This record gives sequence, C-alpha cells and structure tokens, in this order.
Amino acid sequence: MKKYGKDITLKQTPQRLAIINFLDGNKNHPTAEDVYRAISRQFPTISLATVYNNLETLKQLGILRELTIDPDKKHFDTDIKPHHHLICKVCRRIVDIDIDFNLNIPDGCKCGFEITGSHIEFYGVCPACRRKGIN
Amino acid sequence: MKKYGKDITLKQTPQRLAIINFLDGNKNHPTAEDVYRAISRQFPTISLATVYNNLETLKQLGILRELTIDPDKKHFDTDIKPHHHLICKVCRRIVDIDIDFNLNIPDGCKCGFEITGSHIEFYGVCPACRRKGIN
DNA sequence: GTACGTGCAAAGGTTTTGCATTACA
DNA sequence: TGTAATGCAAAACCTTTGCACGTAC
Repeated sequence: MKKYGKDITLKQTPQRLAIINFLDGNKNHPTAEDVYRAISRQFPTISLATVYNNLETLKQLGILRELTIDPDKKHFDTDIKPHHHLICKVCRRIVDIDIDFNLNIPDGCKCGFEITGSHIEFYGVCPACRRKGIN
Repeated sequence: MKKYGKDITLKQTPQRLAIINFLDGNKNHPTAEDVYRAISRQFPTISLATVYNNLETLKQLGILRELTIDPDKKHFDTDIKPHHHLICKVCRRIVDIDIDFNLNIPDGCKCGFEITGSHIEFYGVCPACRRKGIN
C-alpha cells in the first residue's frame, strides 16, 4: 500500500507500477492507447481496461491530468502544475508552455462566474512539419 | 446554389437551411445531438448522419468552428471570430469571452513552432450552480 | 482471508461510412 | 438530367462496465 495524501492508498501491482513509471516525467502527453502499447511490451497480457482503470484512478488522485485538446481522443499529462500547451495543427504534437500569463477577466465580463482556473491552447506548425512544407 | 467564398456552392436543401438557421446567432454551443433534436421538431425524418454531414461541411467552409472543450462530445460554435470560453465545471455550460488577451510567447519558448492562433478556456462555477451550492 | 486489481468480453456513446433513394439546380 | 444531399443501417472508434479470477497486503 502506498499512501497518496491522507487516507488514500493504492495496491502496488506490477501493472500499476509500470504505468506510473511510464508516465512519470513523460512529456509526450500519451493517450490510453499509447500507454497500453508501451506497457504491453513488459506485460503482454495487460488489458486496455486495466490501463483505463488506472488512468481514471490516478486522475482521481490528482496525480495526472486529462487533456481535452485532441477532438479524437483523450491525452494524459503527468505534469499537474498549471501550464499551457502548444499543438501542431499538422502532426498534432503537443508541447508544454510553462509561462504564467496572469490572465484576468474584468468582473463585468465574467457573467457572474467564479473563475477557478484557465488553460491556453496555442496552435501552430512545428519545426518538423514546417520543413516538410505541409502547411 | 448559394455561394460561400469563391468556387464553393451548396445546394439549399430544407434540412440544411434549417440547420444553418438554427445555428445562426446561437450562443449555446450545441452538440450534434442538440442540433438533431432541434431540427427533428420541424423535420421528424431528418437523420443524425445528415446533421453530422452538414456540420462537417459547414466546418470545412469555415462557417462554424468545432470546440474541443468537452471531453465527451464535440460542440459547435457559429461565432468564428477569435474569442475564448468560460466553462462551468458543474453544469458544463459554455459562455463566450470576447476579450483580446494579446498573448505572446517569447521566441525562446516556442520550440520553433510558427504560432497561428490561440484559445483560452476559463474554468469556474456559474451563478446558477453557485446558488445551488454544488461547489 | 478480504478487498482490491486484473483481464476478458460485452456494452455504451459518439461519430463516420456505404449505399440506395430523393431532390435541388 | 446529373450531381449532390438525404436517410437508413451498419461499422468504427474510444471508453466504460460486469464479472470471475487472481493477487497484494
């Protein structure tokens, strides 16, 4: 049992440890399928359901963040510090932007909302795709 | 045939006109299902495929924008001017933010990307949900 | 030993596609 | 009349769920 915050404990199964290990420090914003493919090399019998279960659990624990950037599938980010993303419109590669833009909405434009956070998506074309001239 | 930009023309079917009419000026960021339900009242035989086809066509023409804000389904926005969104974490309501934040990333942090646009998602709790105290 | 995790299969939800029919132009 | 759009059904795809079995603790 490993403790995560007060009261929360997780059994340390080999599959779970492999998933956490794969995600730790991973800057590639992998999808569930990406995680599944990577872990399958060590654990050929692991199921996609186990990957999804674990990603959900880790999300609940606040250990990772789900990115709603790609219209087609969810990506996961182990970096839970507030930060933003830069997405290549061509190859869909996602890169971190670690800048605090200090965004503020004037009270009159908040529609009475209580603002709790923000996330910026920058769109562009990455160096590799620019070289290929696909833009 | 109605002209949209150079060369591009669309047949004006009743279903398509109804969809365009429903979307025009609609600030509710509807999903495909929302559009389908609304149009079904006038055209009980319209199919969801037709709605999807038309949304895709209109997106291609640049008449509407697909929002990747909701992890569960796509929303559509007829306002194609650059603007941002404020999302209620509780009821998932989406509200427009028409402010230009003039975001700039220092060249050193761009990873060689050519930046073409940006979109900010603000998260918060809307007045109705605050009153209900679900936060 | 017990609760939790795993793996398989099936189901769920959204979106896309194939194809025959219909209708705009 | 010719081409594009519609509507239906089926498929594709990602994700979730039910359940029996296995395993961490």
